[in-house]
Amino acid sequence: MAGTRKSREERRAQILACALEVFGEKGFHAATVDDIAARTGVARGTFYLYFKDRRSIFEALIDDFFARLTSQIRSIDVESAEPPLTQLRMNLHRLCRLALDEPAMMKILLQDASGLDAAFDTKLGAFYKALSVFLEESLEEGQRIGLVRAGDTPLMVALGIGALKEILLNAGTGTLPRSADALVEEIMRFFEAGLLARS
Amino acid sequence: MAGTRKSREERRAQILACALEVFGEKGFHAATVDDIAARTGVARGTFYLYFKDRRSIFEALIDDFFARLTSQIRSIDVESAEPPLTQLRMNLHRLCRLALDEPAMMKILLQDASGLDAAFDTKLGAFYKALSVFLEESLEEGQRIGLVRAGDTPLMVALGIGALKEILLNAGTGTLPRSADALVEEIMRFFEAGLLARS
Amino acid sequence: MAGTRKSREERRAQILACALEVFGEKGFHAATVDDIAARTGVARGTFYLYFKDRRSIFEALIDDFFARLTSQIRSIDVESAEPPLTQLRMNLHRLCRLALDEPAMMKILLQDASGLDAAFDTKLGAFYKALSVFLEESLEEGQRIGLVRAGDTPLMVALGIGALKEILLNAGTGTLPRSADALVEEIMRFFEAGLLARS
Amino acid sequence: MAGTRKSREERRAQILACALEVFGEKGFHAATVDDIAARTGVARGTFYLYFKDRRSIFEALIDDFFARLTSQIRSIDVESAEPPLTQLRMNLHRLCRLALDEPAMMKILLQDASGLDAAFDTKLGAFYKALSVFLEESLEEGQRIGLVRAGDTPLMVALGIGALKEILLNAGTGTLPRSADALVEEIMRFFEAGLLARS
DNA sequence: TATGAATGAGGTTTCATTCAT
DNA sequence: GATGAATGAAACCTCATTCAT
Repeated sequence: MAGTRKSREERRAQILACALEVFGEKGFHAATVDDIAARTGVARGTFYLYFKDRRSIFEALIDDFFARLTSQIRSIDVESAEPPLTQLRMNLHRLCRLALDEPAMMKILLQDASGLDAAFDTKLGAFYKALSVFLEESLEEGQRIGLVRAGDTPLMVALGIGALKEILLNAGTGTLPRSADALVEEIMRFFEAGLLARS
Repeated sequence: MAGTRKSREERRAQILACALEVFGEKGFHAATVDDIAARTGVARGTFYLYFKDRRSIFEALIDDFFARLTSQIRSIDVESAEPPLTQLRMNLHRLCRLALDEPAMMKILLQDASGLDAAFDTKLGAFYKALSVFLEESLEEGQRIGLVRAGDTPLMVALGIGALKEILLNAGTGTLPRSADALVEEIMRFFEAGLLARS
Repeated sequence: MAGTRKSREERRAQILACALEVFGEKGFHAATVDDIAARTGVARGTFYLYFKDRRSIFEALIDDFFARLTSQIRSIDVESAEPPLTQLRMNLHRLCRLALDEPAMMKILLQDASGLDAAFDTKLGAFYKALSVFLEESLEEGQRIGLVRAGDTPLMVALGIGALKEILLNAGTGTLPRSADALVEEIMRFFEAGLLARS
Repeated sequence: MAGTRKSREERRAQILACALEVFGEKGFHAATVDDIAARTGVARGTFYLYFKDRRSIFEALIDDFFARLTSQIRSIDVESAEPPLTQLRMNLHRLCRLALDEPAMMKILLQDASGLDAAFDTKLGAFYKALSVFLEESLEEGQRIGLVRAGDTPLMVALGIGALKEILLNAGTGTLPRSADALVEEIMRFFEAGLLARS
């Protein structure tokens, strides 16, 4: 019934959008192909015309979001006209915008994508590893030029990533500010001064 | 393995311990009742003599760990002989010890326990909510007595919790220090001074 | 491939030819309508403009080949100018030619056509039954005129048919001769003298 | 319901027996796991306690029968007290007995086992190849010692195998004799003298 | 208490066939 | 005629849970 003949691309996008909703609501494991098909208003078989299997639509969502997410991060160029802190602030701003725009995807990426699958874990693990290494090197560089305080860089990176992940995951939720600007300001203050008052 | 008559409590504990291993290795979804029974060296049916269902053993693990975890956190008493920062430091120390002692449980709690089940999510959500509220109030109190810098407390709490969760999750992993002391030192520095050098 | 407007008959023949290839390569069960359409270079729907269903194209192939096969067999006329053995030899020759020309069809007929379908089995069974009866009568006639040795005719027919089927199925394969003449010579020798040396 | 608790081996044997019936009646492709389970009087899931999948029970049947079949064939020892022809006759006798005892298995092996699966085809192909090579060598040896007439051995082997297969497949069917002795006699006559009268 | 055979609901996936364009 | 998107029946297989022994 529902069907109403769509172009291939339209239908694919429609299924992806519905899958995003369903995964967001139920998580990967609880979301069945049936749920996705029903939400889309197509028959079960139709799903398989567009995606090889359940895992693959999840992967498609993640991969796409991942790409958009990483595209928001620009390497900080110490020689640029913009001061490094401004560059950092802009990176954070873009990430917060994304988190506010697509909370469902952010939740899927940050909460569901872990522990699904050996292949997936490898992929995610590789990303975090690469990110960590990159950030550690950045911190070390920052320490050298006096921008970053001294300390155990791997641990500092983990702390920073953890703090950021929590914000990205909960952006727009609960009592957190709804504006990217506000989020960025507070994150920057956290990075600049921690939580405690100057003693 | 099996055999060796056990008291009910011993047997239950034995199954719990094996389940912890299995959940830690495969995650909740991939871990079957069979895996747990086999690891314990008992028959499938025996499992059900000790636990109502698969969910309930997971819940038992989480609940128990949860209790132990929260028991490590002592409310900070401003009037105590110990300075508040020392009290905070001791809290962190106990948490890091726990994370280093039981990485599997920490992983299960922090990674797998989310999105399993409406009931579970509610329970976890309530905990985080309560924790957040408590921490927010603590921060506000801290701000009042000049111990905590000014700022959006919900956001500050989220940043702090995120940073801490990341450490607890990865404690003893990768390039992070293996000692609770080292972890605590760096976390405290992070809370005290952020990441950046004093400008 | 596709395009090039064809007359109905041409298109039908084209699909049949491709189906033959596909069935030959994958067998009836593994060959999907999609495989056939793709090989032909037409859309799936087009297939159904020419054939009622998947079974029917298989049946069309078999029926057609069957007709060609049986048309190669001429009843042996004892009164003809040609000696009966020559007539037999010519029958065999035509069959071997067919097998060498169309190994795929022969494989399909001899290997795949069995056990597909009650209807099909009935049809094939009827053919074999009729063939057997006919051959039994021929053998009996041959026995009467002293051309065929004494023996249990149904069994002798089965032995002969089996031997022949194996050759027709494997003609041009493995280490068997590639020429119809060679095949016929050896088959005739087998019929005339068995395998063993005159004791 | 049905279940009635069996020992593992009993139940396995029971399922195998029912599967044999079902495969014999419907062929591999048409036979569903449900058919087999229903025939056995157990639930679908029970089937999977005993066999990994549908293919594997088929393979188990074939492998077992295959082993029994090949165990009936004894290499012909020219130096033995028994004359070679007697040894051949005894081989044939054992095969015919098997075919009369287990017509369903014979049908499955000879008709269904072909074209199921790449792996299966390989296995069967290897068997036939080995058998052919062995028989060709035997024939050549026979030719050397004057027991077998001259001729193209691969072709002679194919003819002989084909004739035998047809008998084994149809033993006890139609108008063929029901006794192994009668079958063997006629097969031997065929091998010794072909079908035609001495000209 | 312990066992492990049995169950069957629930999910996945394939593909012959239909039908709107 | 031709297309290919859509359908849904039909099989497969897994595993949490029950229950007879």
